[in-house]
Amino acid sequence: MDIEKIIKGKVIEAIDKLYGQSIEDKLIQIQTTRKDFAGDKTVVVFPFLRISRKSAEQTAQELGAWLVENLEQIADFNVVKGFLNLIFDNNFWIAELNEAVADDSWGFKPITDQSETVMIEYSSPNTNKPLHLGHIRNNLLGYSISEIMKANGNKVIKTNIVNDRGIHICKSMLAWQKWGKGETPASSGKKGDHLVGDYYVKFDQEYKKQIAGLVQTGMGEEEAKDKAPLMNEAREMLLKWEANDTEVRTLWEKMNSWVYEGFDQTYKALGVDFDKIYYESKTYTVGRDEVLRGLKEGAFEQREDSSVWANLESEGLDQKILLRSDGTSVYMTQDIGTAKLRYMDYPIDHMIYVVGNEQIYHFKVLSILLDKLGFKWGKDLYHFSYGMVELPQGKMKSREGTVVDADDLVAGMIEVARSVSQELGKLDGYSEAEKEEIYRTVALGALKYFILKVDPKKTMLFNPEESIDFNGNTGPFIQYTYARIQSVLRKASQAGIEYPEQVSILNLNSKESSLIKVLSSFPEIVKEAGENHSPALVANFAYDLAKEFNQFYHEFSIMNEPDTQTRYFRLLLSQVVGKTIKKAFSLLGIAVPERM
RNA sequence: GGCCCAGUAGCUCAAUGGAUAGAGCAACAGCCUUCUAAGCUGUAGGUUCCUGGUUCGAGUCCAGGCUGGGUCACCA
Repeated sequence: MDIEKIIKGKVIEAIDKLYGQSIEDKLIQIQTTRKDFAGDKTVVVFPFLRISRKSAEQTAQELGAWLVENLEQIADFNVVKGFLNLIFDNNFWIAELNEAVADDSWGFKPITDQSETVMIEYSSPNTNKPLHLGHIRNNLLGYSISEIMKANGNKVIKTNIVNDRGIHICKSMLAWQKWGKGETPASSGKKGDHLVGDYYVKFDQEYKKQIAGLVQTGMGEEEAKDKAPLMNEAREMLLKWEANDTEVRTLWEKMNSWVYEGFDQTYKALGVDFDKIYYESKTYTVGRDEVLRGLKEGAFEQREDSSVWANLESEGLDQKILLRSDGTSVYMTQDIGTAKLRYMDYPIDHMIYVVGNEQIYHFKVLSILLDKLGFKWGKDLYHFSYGMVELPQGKMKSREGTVVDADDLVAGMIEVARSVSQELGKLDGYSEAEKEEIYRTVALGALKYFILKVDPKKTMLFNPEESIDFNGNTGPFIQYTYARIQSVLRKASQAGIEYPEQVSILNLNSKESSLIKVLSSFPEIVKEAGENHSPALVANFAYDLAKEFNQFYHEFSIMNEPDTQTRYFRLLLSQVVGKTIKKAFSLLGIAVPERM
């Protein structure tokens, strides 16, 4: 039941009856009444003053009186300036609660044959280094927005594009050949992605030594960077790779497979997954073909050195290279190829790229290029850009060793969850396996919530010490609320209290109705989160609900409530709050523990 | 320099053009015979970067400025 719609209709009727004029639908503003005022929904009357030709207060009074008379759900009203606060009948809130109990889908749109297909690309790692904190924000946002889009009735295909080719991979391979002595993940005990990443670092160290050596002989720095033997070897290797050299390809496949095993572990730990993975090694040639087609059709131009360019000056942008003078692909070319393959593979209605905001320009260009190439979906691809994650000491820089590694971070969070739990003696009496499970759930809840509660668009600060805080506006606080609700329900069941699935009591106190008020806004929040691509809305809703419930929980007894009807009501209310927290958290990819 | 984004309590973050700008952390003062104290209650903390404009109403929209970040590669 959409109460706002009903009120709107009645307001139109009221204006007609009271002032003899019809009014446009969009002039009527209805909002949830702010917490510090009495009331449930508020009608803003300022837009009606021109019609009523009376003061704001008087107009609101007349309108309020009419609505109480003519709308059964409204019990009372009050007026503050131009704001008409409507107070709902208790039965309305009871009905809302009963509806929420009965409806497991929460009124979300079901996925049908007519649903739109949305492909969401996220993660997009390079195979030469392990995932870090920036990837974590990407992965969590990508996964969460996928779940939110699904809840809004879309068919979602989660996809990942792995950058598995290029000079950077050759650097790792070369270093492994030179200094690896046959080391493997099994022999070294390292995770595959970390092992390969270490050789990437090794290459860089040795490369820098060579540059320094050349500079000492009097060579300029730029020239030294270009002439260093290691760099030449890496380039040669890339050429061999492109020429399908068996030895290079075999090594490449071996090392990449190590990396994928490592990534899989990290993805699993984070709880994210994909329906389809693309590899740039398989898409870049498609991109090259598309660019050549565009060249033939006159969309692009070729220069004397035979490089291919797109001139975007008429769009207010500059010129963009698409194929190098040696005919090889650049980043943009690969994205064109990947896009084409995807649209051949799936009936995609919308494409969402979850990629950092430093690439806004790139996706603006990609959109125009796809459009120029005649792809009808090029124009409205959506770049879901998110802000960078900074540390208290500033930006993460791999060269300065300030990068926060994803695996280390998760392991560290679990450690803290363990020691805090032990200190509080929370889990005494549970088995080791159960304890470990809860530590993990809590640790990941803390990490995920900390990142997802922030507006994705904004640059955010990640303070490791604060992120592992379990008090206040945090994941564990909300999980804790859920666990307590489960505890109450368990106790009730043990005591043999069987409450009905529908309740009816006549009087609600203000905390109870305000709790239902927060609850019933959930579907609207999810819809908005989908439209604005913002898991943060869902996260902050979950916190509001949990906070509201905690206050309620402390103020009122549930198990010891003498009045049976009221006890049934409170048990049912607790159950629905628990269900809603669980559902909200599942949209964020966060698990809830039954006890903690 | 051109373009893009941000600036809100000491710190981290909220606030579909609406009312007295809200939470958490940190600080201070309380609450464990009572359904889980990873909790609850209270105190203190603000010229929403500045200057104008739009209107019944601006943290939010517009213009200009200040500060910070991003981007403008034959890197990805």
